[in-house]
Amino acid sequence: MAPHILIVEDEADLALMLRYNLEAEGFRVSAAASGDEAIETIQMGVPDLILLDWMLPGLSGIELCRRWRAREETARVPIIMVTARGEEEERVRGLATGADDYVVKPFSVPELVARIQALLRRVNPQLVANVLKAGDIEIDRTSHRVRRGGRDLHLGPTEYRLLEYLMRHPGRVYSREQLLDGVWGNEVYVDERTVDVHVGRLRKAINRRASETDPIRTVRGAGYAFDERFAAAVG
Amino acid sequence: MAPHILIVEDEADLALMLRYNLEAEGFRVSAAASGDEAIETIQMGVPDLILLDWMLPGLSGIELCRRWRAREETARVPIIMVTARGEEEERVRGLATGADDYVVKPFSVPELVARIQALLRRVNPQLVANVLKAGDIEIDRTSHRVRRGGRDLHLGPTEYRLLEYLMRHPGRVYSREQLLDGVWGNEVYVDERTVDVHVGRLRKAINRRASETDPIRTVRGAGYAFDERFAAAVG
DNA sequence: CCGCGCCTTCCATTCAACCGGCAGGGAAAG
DNA sequence: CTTTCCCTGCCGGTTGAATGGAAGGCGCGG
Repeated sequence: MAPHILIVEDEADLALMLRYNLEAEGFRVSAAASGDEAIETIQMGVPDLILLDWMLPGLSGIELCRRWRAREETARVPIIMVTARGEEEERVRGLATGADDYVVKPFSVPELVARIQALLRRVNPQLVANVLKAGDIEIDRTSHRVRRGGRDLHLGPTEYRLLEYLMRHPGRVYSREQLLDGVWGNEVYVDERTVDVHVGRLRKAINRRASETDPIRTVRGAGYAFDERFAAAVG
Repeated sequence: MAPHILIVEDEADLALMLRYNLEAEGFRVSAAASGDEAIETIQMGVPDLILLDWMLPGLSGIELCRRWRAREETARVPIIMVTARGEEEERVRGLATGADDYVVKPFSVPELVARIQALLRRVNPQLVANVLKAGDIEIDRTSHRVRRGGRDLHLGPTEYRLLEYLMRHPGRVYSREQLLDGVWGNEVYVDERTVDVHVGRLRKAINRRASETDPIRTVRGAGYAFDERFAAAVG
């Protein structure tokens, strides 16, 4: 399951922008426009991380932070505070109160994402693991190694990236165009059929043994997906 | 079927940029360069959302907005107005006239997309939902899977799109012509009877078991609809 | 009862995905 | 510097599924 992020932000524009970008990064996102709303939202389910605006109407960010830290359920949820430039002193008080990190508006989205990943990794490495796993297939992203049933598989660079890309969102169907954008890069000019060829090669490399099921699903007229039921089927 | 957006914009460059970006986001896009053209376009099919430039040659955005709001068919279509900086007073009048949201040029595409998603969700959550559900029938759009009572159904691409299209607006009756436009695409030229055949195939694929009720309602002389009472009847 | 409109079945055609092979390019090895 | 190997992208052909059309039968509504 994708990590769940709660955004506490009263500026609707900013909140919307954040939601959109974080969802594009694969996070699940909830949003609250005030402290009271945030508390209410958290009662419905504790998120994996909280993005907290410091300047809130009503309950302040500091107060929220303190309350969450005091409760058993939420004490370990990482909090990133969002401050406007010039609230530097707030930052000190914030870190003292228990926030784990901070960003200053305006911030870049990639930077924010990087901080989020880092915090999530610190608290729960599983959430942003460097090892993708599904059934008996395992990708180690740091060493660029792929194994199936213990055996090492030999993949070309493109096949590797393709597999990684597909495994990032098991079940999700990608069109050839999306795959070209995501795996090859948006500036390259390559024929869409080439995707077929590489999927074919990837399959040949992965399903070397007769007993092994093909984890890649072809969706006629739509594209390809890594079968989300593969893990359960092979398990 | 993907939500349909109408762009009313006289600056050709901007219109093209919008079309390109929105299509990349998976929307279907029509464009009109003037108010008259927009009215004409809408007669061919009501979009799910309208992006309306405020400064138009001929009929003004305000006037268009007013007319659409007055007509039954278009009264509920969300409208986002596009204003240039410095037309702030226009914005007030626009919201008063019935626009649902506005963006100020220059705007970021992700921001615009986020607003579009939000509006579509407000009007009809089905439009941007990941899973369409009615009774025991379920379509997962990201994984392109269709299930009934837990079992997977095998649909061809056309039947899939047809079912999705019908389920978007349960109860609404579509003529064969509308279905050809919406499911096949407006540029294709196919016999109307062919729709019958595909509805037949869809039915066969969906109602495989004897106990299963047919959710597709034939309206003699008018077309087809996904029965809005189906969900309640099946439970 | 009549006639129009819908449903079904069948068939030819088209189309999308897969396969094997090939040539260019680049990196690594000699 | 040359040779070799591997990766890559593309092409043509094959196969099986999906599609579009036609025809006949049936049922509904008048």
